[in-house]
Amino acid sequence: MVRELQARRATSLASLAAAEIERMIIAGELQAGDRINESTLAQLFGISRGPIREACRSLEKSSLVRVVANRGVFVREISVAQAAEIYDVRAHLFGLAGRLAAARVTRRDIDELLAMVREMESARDIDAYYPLNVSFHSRLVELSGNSRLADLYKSLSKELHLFRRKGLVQGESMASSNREHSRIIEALRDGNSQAAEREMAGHIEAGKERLLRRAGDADLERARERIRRSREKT
Amino acid sequence: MVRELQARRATSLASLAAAEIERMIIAGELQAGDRINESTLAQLFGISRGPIREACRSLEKSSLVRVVANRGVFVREISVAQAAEIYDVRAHLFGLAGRLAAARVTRRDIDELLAMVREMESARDIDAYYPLNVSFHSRLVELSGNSRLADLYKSLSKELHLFRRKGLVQGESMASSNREHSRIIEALRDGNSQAAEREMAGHIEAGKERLLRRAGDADLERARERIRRSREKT
DNA sequence: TGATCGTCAACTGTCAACAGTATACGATTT
DNA sequence: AAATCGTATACTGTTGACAGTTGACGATCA
Repeated sequence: MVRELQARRATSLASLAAAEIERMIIAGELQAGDRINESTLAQLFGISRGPIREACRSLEKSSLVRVVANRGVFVREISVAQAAEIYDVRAHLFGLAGRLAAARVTRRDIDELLAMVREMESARDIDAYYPLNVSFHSRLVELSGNSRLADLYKSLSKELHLFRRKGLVQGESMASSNREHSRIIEALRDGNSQAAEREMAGHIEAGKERLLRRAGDADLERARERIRRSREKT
Repeated sequence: MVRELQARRATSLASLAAAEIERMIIAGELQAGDRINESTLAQLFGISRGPIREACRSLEKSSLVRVVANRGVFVREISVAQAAEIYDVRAHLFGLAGRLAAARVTRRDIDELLAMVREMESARDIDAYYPLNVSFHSRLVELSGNSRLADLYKSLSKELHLFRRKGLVQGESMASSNREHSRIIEALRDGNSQAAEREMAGHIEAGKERLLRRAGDADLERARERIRRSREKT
């Protein structure tokens, strides 16, 4: 009893399950295209299927999984074209956040952002860099003062995490990214809405370009592979 | 049996329930702040609570309801400030749609849009006008070619429907709205991305301004009412 | 009379069993 | 041997029952 009071669930089983499934997807334990078996997961978590179902439907709304009637839920597969669409929307929203934030930021906010960038600059590998980068972006959109905007931006970003596992998103050159971050902070500090909007939208668009370049390279690589194999046949 | 095959559910009970609950909210049969009783609704629809729960969780993701743990789900109450936030995001997204659409529209698309505007111009009352207007906006965002963008825009618009019932959104002057529509089509026809973005974002921002003016008037009215009453007391 | 505490009813959260459906596999036919 | 059909199976969709929580009401006490 005391145990239960202490270990009291702050949240429902459904939300815990949703969080865990989301983690499994982001971490790659569940791969794109995989089917999620309700009963199996229920057994694994030691709960019944109800909360698992609820969790999956919730993840569907954030586009992490696809639900097919009478067939089950599948970890979403996301094409380069779809990712590009998301990038466009995300870039535009990030731009709006910049425009709004430029008119609102305080000296204290700027100092905080600068500290975050310094920390990022000292990050040696991508694994240390990435979470810092996510926090930095979150902070930026929150500074817009528009919570709906911030939520949407974060949701789109999370969706793109699905792509990280393809190795297409990660490894973006940290140096150029950091330069862009500094320019963003400058624009915000100056209260220059136009510049902030341009810099922030451009920052995400640069990410999109990196993705497309890599995807193109990957296509090229696959094409080369096909040619190589067809030659081996003859 | 034959009956069942004929009346075969194209969709799950949950999605049917979600659609019906959404309709009830938009129609005002469920008012903002109302609690949605799962058992009552289940009985009303003649199904069990499971699908109702699923439906409510789904509506939560589109922000039509708020779920409070162990208390139930409530039809969302939306403040003027929140509505203004949504308008800002929506306006910006509509602008992006315009920019993208300007580079893609065909002659046929333009003709279709023109026909829609003509139909709107001939609409006499707001009840005939409103659904046409919704379709027109949908068509516009779809012409962007970015399905994610279109979905987000529609979702935000639906959220603002919650506000219609307050009488703050409806009754926007149809004439000026139609003038703006025509300017949008012109920009698209000319393939002028900049103008299309500006006109389309501006169109929604005008809607926001109308809302704020009305909300201000309503505030003023309430203030006057308070003064009147306090005078009666003395 | 007012405040506090315990009880209660109504509801949500969870579960396990049942019903229905889509796929896979093997039997049957040509 | 190939194609088709039927059957089996493993899953999802749905249900009704149970457990746990919350807010309200009334009893108790200062």
